[in-house]
Amino acid sequence: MTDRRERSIADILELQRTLGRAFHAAAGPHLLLLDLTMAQLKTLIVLADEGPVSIGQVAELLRVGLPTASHLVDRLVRAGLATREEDPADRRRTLTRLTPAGEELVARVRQGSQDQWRGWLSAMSDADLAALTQGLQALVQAARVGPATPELAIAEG
Amino acid sequence: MTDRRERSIADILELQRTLGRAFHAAAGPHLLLLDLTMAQLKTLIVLADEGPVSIGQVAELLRVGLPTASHLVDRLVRAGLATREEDPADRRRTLTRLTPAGEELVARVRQGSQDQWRGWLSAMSDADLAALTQGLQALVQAARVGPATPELAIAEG
DNA sequence: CATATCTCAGACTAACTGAAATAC
DNA sequence: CGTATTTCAGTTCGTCTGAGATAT
Repeated sequence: MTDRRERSIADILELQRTLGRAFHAAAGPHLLLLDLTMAQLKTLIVLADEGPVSIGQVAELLRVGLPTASHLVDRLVRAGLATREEDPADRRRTLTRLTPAGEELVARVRQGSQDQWRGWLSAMSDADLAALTQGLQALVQAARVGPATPELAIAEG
Repeated sequence: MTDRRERSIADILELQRTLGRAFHAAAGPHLLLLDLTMAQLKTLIVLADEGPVSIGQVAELLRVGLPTASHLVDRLVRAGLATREEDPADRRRTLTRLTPAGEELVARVRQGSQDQWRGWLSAMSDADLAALTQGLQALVQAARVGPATPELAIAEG
């Protein structure tokens, strides 16, 4: 790797830290207003990242017992952040997934509101917008390849 | 605003959502392993965003009583995430600030690990790196100028 | 009968408050 | 004396578990 690339990468890491603080000028208040317990937030995160899951999977991912997992999901359902539905393949199972409200809440806690971003982007020049698009597309591609990709381990059969 | 710009912005918002999910492939596990209560995490966030603050300020920002604020800071200090020091200007006051461990924890919860980012960036071409740098610099500038503040109520109890 | 989930009863802990104590 | 913080006593609520009920 050239010095030039290393400097570029260091620059971006610095930009990323700066952006992180800026995000949180937006996302921080959201987190502070959030009226969920940590166990409920973790459940929300699991549902957001693992898609529709059974109670047993929630219990395993959070490392808690079945009754606790059932209870935590129940609280999210009551809050309108998740829904329960029968697993059509095995009607003993209950599949839980986030509602749109739940999805949006996770997105806001993670990255701040979309309106906030839209405001920032609107202030940018056409050239900067184009550059950001190119750079982010490449970054997304790199992020897609880099981490382990369960989508590629196909269960075809 | 032209259609072209609007489409660009919509593209970036979509990229941002995708990136958010990718970040969380890195940051999510950190959050799930986090052994703090929500009140403690909120206190950590306040300390990260507002710099060294007095107990009274913590109480005001979190909208809790003085004893509660004192107690929450105490738990972070015991966890090695924050320190207390006398305010040299008024020795009745206690100023609390994050330790390096506390700063790093907040950074990880917010954006995932720096190593993760470095790996992604290393996989990008020179041209994409340059574009990302330009785009992020402009975004940081826009975020610095216009920190609009959305006001939204969230969730249940 | 085995499995998946839910209900119930109870233990434990953190959050929070007001009142009083301490330090400046 | 007034202000900032801590300590104390006590209430409330969420988490978590094991045992048992219910449904597939």
